[in-house]
Amino acid sequence: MAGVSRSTVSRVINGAPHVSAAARDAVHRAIARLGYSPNHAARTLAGRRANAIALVVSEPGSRVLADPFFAGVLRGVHAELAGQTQLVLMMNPSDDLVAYLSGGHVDGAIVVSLHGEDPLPQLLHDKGLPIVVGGRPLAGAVPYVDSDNFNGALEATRHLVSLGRTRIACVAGPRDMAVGRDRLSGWRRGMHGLPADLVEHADFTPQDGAKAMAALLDRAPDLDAVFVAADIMALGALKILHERGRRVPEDVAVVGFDDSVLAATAVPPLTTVRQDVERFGRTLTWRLLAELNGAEGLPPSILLPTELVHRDSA
Amino acid sequence: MAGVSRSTVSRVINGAPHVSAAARDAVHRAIARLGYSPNHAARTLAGRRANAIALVVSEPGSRVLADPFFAGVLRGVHAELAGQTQLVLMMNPSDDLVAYLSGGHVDGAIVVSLHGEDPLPQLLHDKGLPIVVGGRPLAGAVPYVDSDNFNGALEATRHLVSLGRTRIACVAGPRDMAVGRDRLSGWRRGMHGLPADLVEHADFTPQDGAKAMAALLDRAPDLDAVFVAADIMALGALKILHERGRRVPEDVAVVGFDDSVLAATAVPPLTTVRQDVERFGRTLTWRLLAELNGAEGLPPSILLPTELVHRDSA
DNA sequence: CTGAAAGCGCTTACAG
DNA sequence: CTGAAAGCGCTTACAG
Repeated sequence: MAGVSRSTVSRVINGAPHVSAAARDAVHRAIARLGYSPNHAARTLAGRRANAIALVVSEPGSRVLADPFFAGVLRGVHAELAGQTQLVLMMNPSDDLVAYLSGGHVDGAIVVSLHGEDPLPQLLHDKGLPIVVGGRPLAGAVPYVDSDNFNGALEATRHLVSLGRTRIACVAGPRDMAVGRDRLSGWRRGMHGLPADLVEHADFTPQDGAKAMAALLDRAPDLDAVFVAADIMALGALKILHERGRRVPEDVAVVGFDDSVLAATAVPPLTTVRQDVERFGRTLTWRLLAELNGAEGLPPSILLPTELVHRDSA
Repeated sequence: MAGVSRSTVSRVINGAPHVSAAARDAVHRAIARLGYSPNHAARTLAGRRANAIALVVSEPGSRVLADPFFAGVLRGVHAELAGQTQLVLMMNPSDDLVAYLSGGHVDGAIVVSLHGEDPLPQLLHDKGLPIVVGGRPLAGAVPYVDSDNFNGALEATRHLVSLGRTRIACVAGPRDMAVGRDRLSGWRRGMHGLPADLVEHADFTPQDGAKAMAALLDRAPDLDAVFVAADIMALGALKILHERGRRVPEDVAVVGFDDSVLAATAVPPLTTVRQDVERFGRTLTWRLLAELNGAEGLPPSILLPTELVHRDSA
């Protein structure tokens, strides 16, 4: 229909050089009139790229999916992809996964929600598959993107100290994730001088946050502040504080983390640490695509800034 | 390596009949020794199936993604797929979308979060692409799966009536979605006899829920109960009730909808209507795959039961 | 029961 | 700047 060969159409579609403006226009017109869109399987088979990247959610129960954090990241990933590349979702890390991923079905992978010293990212990396991990992995030397959890937690804790609080507790995240460890480290650093003994670990759920808060109150009825390493856990903590008759912030000041959609409507509205989760997803994807496009000198890791948001709870 | 032709290998891999046991064994042995796995793109190109389905999120801002509902559905979809079929995520409904989807790149599509009288599902259906819509579409005659929103809301409202409440308000969902309309209809039905004038529409966010609750209290300071058509809005409503000195449930009884992870940790814990979102996703996928596999006499629509969960707020 | 051959719809050297 | 031709790795009639 454009009056040119298949080769020329291919060049136009792939933005290759050495195509006359006339040919280019004719092809574009024909594409528009035909509503043509290239066959994905054929491109993949003929070319050497799969034109797809995998988003691997490395969590047995896929619990992350219920997390607004993941939703925001997904939105960012998709936005950055801009329709150029397919996004294939993989949620059940299995034995076949490594074979599948390194079998040329995808050009690269974003791996999120890694627990413990999961060997998966290093394994994929060793097989030559470009990957980027969302959240600092505890094992392996692979590229990653993460929020600056340490400094966010540090700032949150310093804020509590600046309020004159002295018995400051911490509801920390899981021990087997960097996000848990780094926010805890930030709290410890912010406590300099004050006794940093009031720590309870919890999973990122309201239920676990409640349990941890209850344990802390049992251990130290005189605590006057708490840094909770995730808003979703802070909801549970607020509930326990309310049940036990502690006024927030008068008796106990509370700072969360994430600035999730829940923070502003908590009772009282939650002072928290904002991280831009959509930007997280965009950065993850940008880093991977840059590598796929052969960019040189890319940073091995990227830390995204966080920011304290002042509301009523502290 | 197996000493047979490509054709025979293909037959063995695809479980076709008319292959001798000897040939079959030889092929299996060779596959194991070589660690062979078929090339997805080649299969797709040669066969007539794409071995992939699309999950289309038809929402301009992709706000749904932040919703635990969507997360649960996604989990269900993935579970039901069981690794057999690729899941391709599409989030920016554009002009190209119809061309892409009906261009043979996917075997079928699941469409969720439809607003208003979106012509998309009917368009795809007319082009011959098997599709299933998540949540009753307001326009078009296409297969869908939905929660039984009407009966869930009905039961919630009857519960409030059975408590002796007489001034029962409703924070309804968006007017342009069936989920908003059906829950409102259920409330109206449950109010039989009582004046059903206290309605405010809101988007599924805590902020909007708060705004609607405030408006209702302004209109009817004497209201003694409220059915809020989503837990995420109920959080905002609870906040306003608390700010205005209304005790829950003593002064105002509250029932939500969804039984999201937030309901149990709300203050007070929220009585709500449970819908099994993972099952929602599984059913959606089952229905689509059944059609792809040529099942006959499939139900055009499937309604999933809901259930009232009693907690403290009503 | 089995194999030779065509073909799925592209990309990519290669030759002009 | 452009086109003819080979080939990506499978499936599927077709013929034996």
